[in-house]
Amino acid sequence: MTKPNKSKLTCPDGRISQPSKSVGDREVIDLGTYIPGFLSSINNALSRGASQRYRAQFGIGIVEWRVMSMLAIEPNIPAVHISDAISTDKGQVSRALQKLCDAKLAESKVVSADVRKKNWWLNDAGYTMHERILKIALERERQLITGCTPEDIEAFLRVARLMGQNLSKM
Amino acid sequence: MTKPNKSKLTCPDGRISQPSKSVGDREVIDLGTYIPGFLSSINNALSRGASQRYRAQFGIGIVEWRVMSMLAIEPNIPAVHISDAISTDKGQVSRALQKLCDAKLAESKVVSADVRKKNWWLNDAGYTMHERILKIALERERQLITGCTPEDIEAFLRVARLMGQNLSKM
DNA sequence: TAACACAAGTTGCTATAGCAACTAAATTGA
DNA sequence: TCAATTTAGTTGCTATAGCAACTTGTGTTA
Repeated sequence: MTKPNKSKLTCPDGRISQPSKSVGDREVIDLGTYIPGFLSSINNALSRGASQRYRAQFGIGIVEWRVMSMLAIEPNIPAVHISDAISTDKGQVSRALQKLCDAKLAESKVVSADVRKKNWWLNDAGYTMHERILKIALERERQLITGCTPEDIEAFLRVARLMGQNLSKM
Repeated sequence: MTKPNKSKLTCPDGRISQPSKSVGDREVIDLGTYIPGFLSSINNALSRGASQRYRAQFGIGIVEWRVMSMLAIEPNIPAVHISDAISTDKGQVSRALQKLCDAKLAESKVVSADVRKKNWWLNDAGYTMHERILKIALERERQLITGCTPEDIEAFLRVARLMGQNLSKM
């Protein structure tokens, strides 16, 4: 550590595992405790595996899956709500909805005099695929957390929720 | 929940917060407890913010920063070690090293009769930039976990490490 | 009513992530 | 010895992520 007089339990920011260490007299990242590094490698490995599997088995990518999962959570919603709910760019949502529509998995209808405003939902084929991918997605999540205690998972979720709030202020 | 007879404390996989819920008689993702969704949105927001900031302030992207941080952790290493250590594709590392070299931040030298084998390190300009970005990176990490208890952070790290191991088996 | 701001959605462009094919050099082994 | 395999690194291509400009329609207001 660069900062002096820092005991494991009384470091100024309250953390126990510090995200940096020393190499010679230089402060450097400690890859074993630096959270952004973990988040990146875990998320990338997870997304990559899911995307490959869904694409090979169902012909849609992970973006389309996320949009599809939101259409199942809240049927008959406009694109902008999907974008907000799954934290995805509205451009990506627009392209994904078009693909789902082309693949005859989702449908939409103009819901007001304003022809831009359309609500979207899954048709029967869409729900069938949703059910199949959901099984895989939940099984993958179960494998991901295998070996963790329920208490640690709860703590993980608390931290994740707080991170989401903190990020919206950064 | 679709599966019946599942109490909050005795669900078969040991989890307390379940990653799915019901809409009508269909099982759907519960965005409030589904971990891959959290990982994706948190990591994307974090990486995006870091990348924009480093690019605007220092002229390098997040890939070059990750490579640079590894060169500070372990100076005088070949590209393949960087790729392994930071879980990044060797192609990306190759391109990032070329950029750092072009920007006069890193240097390399052939270390054996095999001219392919080169070791890389940061020069003075590289270390100066590393020090400046590291300050920002650590401050961003501190902001990210503001409000979390040290115990929850430790639990988060335990879960993250286990996830890394589990992913290597998926 | 004309000018302006706003909102939904589309499209183009760049950055990040990563697979696969490739070059070139070293190693293995029949 | 020389073909096959392995290793380090480069390059091309696609998928994901997201910003920004744009279109189109709505609402607001000077």
